[in-house]
Amino acid sequence: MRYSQMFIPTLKQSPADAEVVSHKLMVRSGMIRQLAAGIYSILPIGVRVLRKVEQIIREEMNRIGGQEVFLPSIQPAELWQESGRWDFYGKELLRLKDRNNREFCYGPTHEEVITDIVRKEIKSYRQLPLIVYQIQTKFRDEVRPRFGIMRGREFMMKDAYSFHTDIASTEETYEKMKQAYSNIFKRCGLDFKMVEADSGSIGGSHSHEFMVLADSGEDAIGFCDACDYASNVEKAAAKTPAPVTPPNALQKLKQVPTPGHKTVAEVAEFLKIPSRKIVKTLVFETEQGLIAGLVRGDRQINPVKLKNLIGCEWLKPAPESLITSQTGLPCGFIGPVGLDMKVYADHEVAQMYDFVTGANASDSHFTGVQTTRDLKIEKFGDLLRVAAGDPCPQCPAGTYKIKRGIEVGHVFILGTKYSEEMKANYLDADGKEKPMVMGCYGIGVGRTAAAAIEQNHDERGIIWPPAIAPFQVLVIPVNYADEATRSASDKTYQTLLDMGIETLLDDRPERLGVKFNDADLGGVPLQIIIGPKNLKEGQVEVKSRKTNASELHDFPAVLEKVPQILEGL
RNA sequence: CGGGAUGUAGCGCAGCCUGGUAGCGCACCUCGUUCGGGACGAGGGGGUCGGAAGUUCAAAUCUUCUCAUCCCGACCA
Repeated sequence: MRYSQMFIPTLKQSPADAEVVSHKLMVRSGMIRQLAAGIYSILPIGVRVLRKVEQIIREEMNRIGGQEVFLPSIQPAELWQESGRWDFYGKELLRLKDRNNREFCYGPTHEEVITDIVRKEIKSYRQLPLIVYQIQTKFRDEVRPRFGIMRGREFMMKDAYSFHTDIASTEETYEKMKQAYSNIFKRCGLDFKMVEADSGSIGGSHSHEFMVLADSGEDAIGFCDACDYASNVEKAAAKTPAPVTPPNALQKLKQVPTPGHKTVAEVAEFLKIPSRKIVKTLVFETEQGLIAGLVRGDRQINPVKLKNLIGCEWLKPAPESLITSQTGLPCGFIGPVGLDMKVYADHEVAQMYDFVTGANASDSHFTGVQTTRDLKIEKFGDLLRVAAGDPCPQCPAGTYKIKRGIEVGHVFILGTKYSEEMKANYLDADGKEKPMVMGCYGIGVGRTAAAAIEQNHDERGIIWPPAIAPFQVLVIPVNYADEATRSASDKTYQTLLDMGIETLLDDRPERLGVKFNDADLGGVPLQIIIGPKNLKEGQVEVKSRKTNASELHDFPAVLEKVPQILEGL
């Protein structure tokens, strides 16, 4: 393409509302423009990049037997009512009505639609397994869209769905998917980690996320510094604590005054004890009513683990007003001794003795509390939010490191959750009807591009990994009005195009500085700078955007070497 | 949904406190000079100041309501 004919509205200044680099650079380099909160128009350069990512995804999906489909974005409510998600999905689901007042939603994901097709068309075990995928825009009415295209409400996503006769076959595909995902993100030039993940509200037995490491990431991931264990912090397992033998003479339960001292830190200081001798009681609201979770005083509770331990639908920290109105207990002094609600405790609590808890009375705590003697625990489990330095659950010597990551991909084994709800059954070899076993596998296309920028940029702009760059080569004539420069530039442009290399020719009558700055902002990996001075010596300048290293090469001989140079980037 | 902030030209902002009918930088157009890392000079176009109502002789400025956007939190395949 000729730059003068392309629509690339670049900006010198970042828009005031852009927070993260990828957002700023995408706007500045003319890839995207915002239309409404979390809704973006994708301009030509942006489209080129997204298509690159999509194409890589397609190739890897096809390679493992995936077949592309294109599904409706507007979906009837009945389908969602059938799966039970019409009510469960909440306000994030954008609902609409047609002229006949029938209810629809704009699809935030397509499990229902694809399951509907498959249940109608697939009847026999002979037709399974089946892997289909789609790359389309979806819409989730996020409470708080942010970071540009990284967390938009409307977003481009690849979703794959697989259908199987049994779990073994599903797991086989799951493994292939993990491999395909690794290939995809590797090809996109990303530094990523595959981590264990909580399957969240989509349900299912197990799940992995693909995380691009970046400080701007919204998720925390924990990984071992010695072995290959890596997990979203939501899920990251704590090492089971070693059994502790308590002394023979245990303290007696005793109520002590702790006026005005509510937090663990305050109580620890006031009673002159370490915070690890305190048990924290946290009250949560669930659909089953209020429940309490216990962890050691110096620990943080992980609500996701608590939710999974209880097996409830949802769970959130109970507001103080609710606790007081329902139980009459003073916040800050709540403790598990004689507490009138279900109490769940972390494994570590089981190993504690002579500890301190709230006394369920204003301005006082209990000391000398013993788990087995004084507490009635519904269930013990791992409830910890792991922290850097905690021991690895998988290997003997390693410890946790914590980093932030951008979730670009997520794979799930769904099991029969949807197939049972929606009666997606098949007949097995014995003629018996069985529910299909399913998996689903998502990649955020726009987010992948954004993540690539988060990882590949400098103060001047984007540095595209060649595989997803909008163009491979940018030809920059120093002065396009100069006859010799012009013909050499045109020749370069045409020759590279003929070689099948995506090339952009900056034929604008701009000053060189302007072109250089736009070039660095836009991040095309290879720049070929052609000007009268070097041309007189029969040379042109070839410069890498990434390393900023530039070399003079003989012209036109260098053109043949361009593919090779690109390889080496 | 709670807390905070901001809406003035395409972008970034000043003006608002103390009412008098809108300004700066960049971008854009014209001419000239310049031309290997965001040039300079001269001239020019573009805004019913987010919207509505109110106060006032007079509102970008004061009051009320409303809408939008952003940030923090809660939430989130």
